[in-house]
Amino acid sequence: MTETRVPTPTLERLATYLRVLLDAREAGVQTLSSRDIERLSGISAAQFRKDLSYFGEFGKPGVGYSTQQLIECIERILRLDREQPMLLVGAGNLGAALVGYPNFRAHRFRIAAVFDNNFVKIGRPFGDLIIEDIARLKEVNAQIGAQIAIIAVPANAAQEVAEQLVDAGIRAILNFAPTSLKVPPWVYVRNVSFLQELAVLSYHLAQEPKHSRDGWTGELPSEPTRPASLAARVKETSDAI
Amino acid sequence: MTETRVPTPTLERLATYLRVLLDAREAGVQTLSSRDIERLSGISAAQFRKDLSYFGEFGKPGVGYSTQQLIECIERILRLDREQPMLLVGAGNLGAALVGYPNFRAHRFRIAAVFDNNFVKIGRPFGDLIIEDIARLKEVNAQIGAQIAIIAVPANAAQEVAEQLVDAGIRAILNFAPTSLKVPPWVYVRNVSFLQELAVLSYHLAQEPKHSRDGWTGELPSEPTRPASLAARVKETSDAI
DNA sequence: GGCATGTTGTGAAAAAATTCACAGATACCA
DNA sequence: TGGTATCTGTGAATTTTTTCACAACATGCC
Ligand SMILES: NC(=O)c1ccc[n+]([C@@H]2O[C@H](COP(=O)([O-])OP(=O)(O)OC[C@H]3O[C@@H](n4cnc5c(N)ncnc54)[C@H](O)[C@@H]3O)[C@@H](O)[C@H]2O)c1
Ligand SMILES: NC(=O)c1ccc[n+]([C@@H]2O[C@H](COP(=O)([O-])OP(=O)(O)OC[C@H]3O[C@@H](n4cnc5c(N)ncnc54)[C@H](O)[C@@H]3O)[C@@H](O)[C@H]2O)c1
Repeated sequence: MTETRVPTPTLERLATYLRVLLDAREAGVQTLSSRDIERLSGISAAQFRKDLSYFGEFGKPGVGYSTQQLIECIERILRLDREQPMLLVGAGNLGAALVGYPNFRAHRFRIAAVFDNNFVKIGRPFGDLIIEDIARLKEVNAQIGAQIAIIAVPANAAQEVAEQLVDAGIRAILNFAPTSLKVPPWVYVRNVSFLQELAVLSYHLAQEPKHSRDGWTGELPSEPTRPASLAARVKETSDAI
Repeated sequence: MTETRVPTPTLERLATYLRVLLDAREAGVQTLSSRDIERLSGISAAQFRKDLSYFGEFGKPGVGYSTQQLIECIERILRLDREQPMLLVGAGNLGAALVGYPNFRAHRFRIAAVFDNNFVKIGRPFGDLIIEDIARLKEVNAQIGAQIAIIAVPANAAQEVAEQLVDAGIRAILNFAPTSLKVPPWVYVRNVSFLQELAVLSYHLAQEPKHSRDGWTGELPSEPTRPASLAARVKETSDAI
């Protein structure tokens, strides 16, 4: 393991590799090569190997990677090897989808408490939880000890909520509100913006269709007509988990 | 306007600039400098100017940018200057949040139809819409003419749905399912993965807190102690819309 | 063992993205 | 009018990220 900082794109891809590996394990696959990963994830084999090289050596030349072993390594790197309680703020439409999202558990994330400031909602059930008063945030988290929080309140309330979260000891925030949060340097924030994603899609509609429909068979060419073309295309569809 | 391809990060930031500009217009601000944008968005002034330079010249030296004018330009670039119907597939938890999301309208996106394959759900109301049978996808979109679709079905159904969407004439897909879609080259896909975001947050919890708590006042220094520090920190919180 | 095949890990090269730094434009003021 | 302050747009420098390409290793087969 080197001393170099790990690029953020690498961290993002790690989560994708993990998804692919979990699927493979489910399917009973014991071993995968970097080219298998490329086929399954759309991320190039070289990229995969380089990404892993930031953390150590996990494969065997001539063989590939042990599915089980690599899963364990990536989970350790990403800190997914332990139960992680999270706080959710905002018991609205989006919050409802989030508390009902079963996939969190597969990575040992767990929404441990939900907060709102609407008196009508406080005390009501929300998924498996009871909606708590946002005023009790610090108090409740003293019990839970969550370090991660999700902000799902309207944009104009997000900054205030962020400050309360920081005060309650939160060190990482997933922000769904369309606003740029100002937080102290020890708090890490990631923003999710559906509108941003849609805007990028929209832009591409405006562009000349670089690719014609000719020759599309539904198959990805194993012997690409133009090597760069496959890489470029697949790249765009590759960073899900 | 040059012939260069526009970097994807630039497109993503454009949406953030637009949000900031809309807020400013709302507040009655007529003119903004690139440093104002930096303060409001967390994206550096130089980055902002460079980003715009891919599309032309929009500012006046010594003055800044006309809020109204720049909004119009960015909307045109991002193709947000017209009504855009979208198809939503998957009338589940996430779909419910999406149909109820009012902010889409601010950028002239509109969910024009919702599809599901669950007989119990088909025909029921869903937001302002009635859930349609996925089998009628092509037929319905012949009327609507949507080019953008949102996939909110379980991962194991996503590829099949993507193919149906392509067949129905969709050219851009926002995919919430945790899987890598294979689509023809003329279709542009963006993936949104909450788990990926959480994984990156989780990784950062594991890291040494580079920053100590000393000196944090809750105020962003207007006359930064160390200019680079502010930029670096704010950067992490900067790409919402 | 010797050889063919397949795969990793990684420096080096290339490409992409960001930041710098400054010429030149604009406004304002006395 | 000239002087000062402010701000844009952009080539160039720098930094970051991706891709290439190959030595070194593993396996299986004869
Ligand atoms: N609904 C979506 O699909 C969607 C998509 C992308 C982004 N978002 C964003 O997510 C956020 C939430 O969206 P939503 O659709 O769930 O909104 P919503 O109005 O349904 O829910 C917001 C909830 O936050 C609560 N709230 C408001 N101020 C609060 C405060 N200070 N403290 C605690 N709780 C507070 C409200 O009482 C409400 O229950 C918004 O910022 C929205 O822009 C939503
Ligand atoms: N709920 C969340 O907060 C959340 C967060 C991130 C990602 N996701 C992802 O979004 C997707 C949907 O999540 P959800 O929570 O809404 O799930 P859900 O089970 O509540 O809803 C899925 C819907 O898709 C429908 N469906 C299944 N197969 C279909 C098909 N072939 N054609 C048309 N419709 C079909 C189902 O009938 C159901 O109504 C999943 O892939 C999930 O992983 C959800």
